[in-house]
Amino acid sequence: MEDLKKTIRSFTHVSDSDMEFGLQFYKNEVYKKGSFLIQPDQYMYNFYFLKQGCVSYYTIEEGTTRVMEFFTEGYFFTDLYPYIEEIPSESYLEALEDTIVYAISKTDVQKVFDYSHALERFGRLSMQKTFVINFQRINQLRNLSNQERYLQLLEKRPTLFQRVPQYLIASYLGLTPVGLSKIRKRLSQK
Amino acid sequence: MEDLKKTIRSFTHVSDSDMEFGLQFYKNEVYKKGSFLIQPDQYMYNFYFLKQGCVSYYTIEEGTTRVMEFFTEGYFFTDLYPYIEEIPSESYLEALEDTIVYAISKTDVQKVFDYSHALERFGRLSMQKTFVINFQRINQLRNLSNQERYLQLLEKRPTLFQRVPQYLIASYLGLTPVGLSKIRKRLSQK
DNA sequence: GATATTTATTAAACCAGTTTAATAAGAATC
DNA sequence: GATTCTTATTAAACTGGTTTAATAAATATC
Repeated sequence: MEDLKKTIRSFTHVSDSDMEFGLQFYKNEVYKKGSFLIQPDQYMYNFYFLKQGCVSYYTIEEGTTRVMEFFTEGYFFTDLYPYIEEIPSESYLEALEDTIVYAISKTDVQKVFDYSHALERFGRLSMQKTFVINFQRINQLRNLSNQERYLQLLEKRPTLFQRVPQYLIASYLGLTPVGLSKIRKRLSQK
Repeated sequence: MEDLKKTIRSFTHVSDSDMEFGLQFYKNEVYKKGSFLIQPDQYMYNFYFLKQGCVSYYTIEEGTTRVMEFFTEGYFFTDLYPYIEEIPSESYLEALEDTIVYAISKTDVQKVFDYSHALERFGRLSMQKTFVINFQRINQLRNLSNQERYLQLLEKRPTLFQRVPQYLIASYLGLTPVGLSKIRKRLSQK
């Protein structure tokens, strides 16, 4: 779990003993391509760190798949709202590739934060970081054209386009496969 | 500062002595309507709790005002990214009404979190809450039509429409004043 | 209370997306 | 290797916004 340790320490200093205490609760989980970490009506008990693979986080509303996020190596994630509120999920977390995650249960997270102030600080800072990322995403959604958002994704997460089918990327960008195809055509004509 | 105390305790238990330690750093600040808590190129040293009034958080890009958020009574806010990274702001925080905030400096926040594990927990949980709110907003932006988002805002923050001019609400919803006017007309014809 | 300024609506032309449907290309399966 | 299923592109008609400009209504100022 060196990668997890490293990622945690990129946020704040954590002593070896605190780190050891925290890491003992993480369990290795393997998901085959096409299998689900969660589906609607299930409860989300875990917080995850993605070690290897790719997970899409989406809902299906009125028959339409809406991709909210693609999680790849180094991401912390869960289905946060159901996780916090302890209510059934309305979403899917599906492995788009064979995927390895480190999972820690909510009760164990609580134990860790009670035990270690430094790790609670890590919790706050990582939450803060995702807050900033989300906020930038909101502004991007409102200020940029679809074409600009496509180009930005291409620049920031280029490997995604090799790993994920285009219609899911279209969904992530908030448009239809037809719409994305048009944008790509328009760009290639320049 | 009873309202601030109450809001903090709505997140997690905080002992009287920790609370007292934390609150001593908050300063009362008053902003006249039309004045700024921050403008581009300034640094953001404070974290705020809005006691009374209304503050709009916006950028001006290529001559166009883009409202990112309206903060009203009970909101915690700052210009988070410049605050974290200690870089100059690119945004405005403008009092749309005479406004009272409680302000705490970043260095004092650090002192408080170092002193009190419980208050750091509050910090994490409040960050987590805004994370959830932002996430819901992202999904709203992507899944709902402009008309639906207008109706939702009308339902969730009805008083905003009495406090804030319509063209700023249009901007917040990501459309032009003309566009919002059309939506309103369409709705009134039913 | 008349005048100037700001804010909201309406109209017309335009455009970037949508939906539906057909086609083409690629990948998986027998 | 032929067939089936999945994914991506293209076309055509449509739609909900945009921009620009004119007008109307509301608000502030002298």
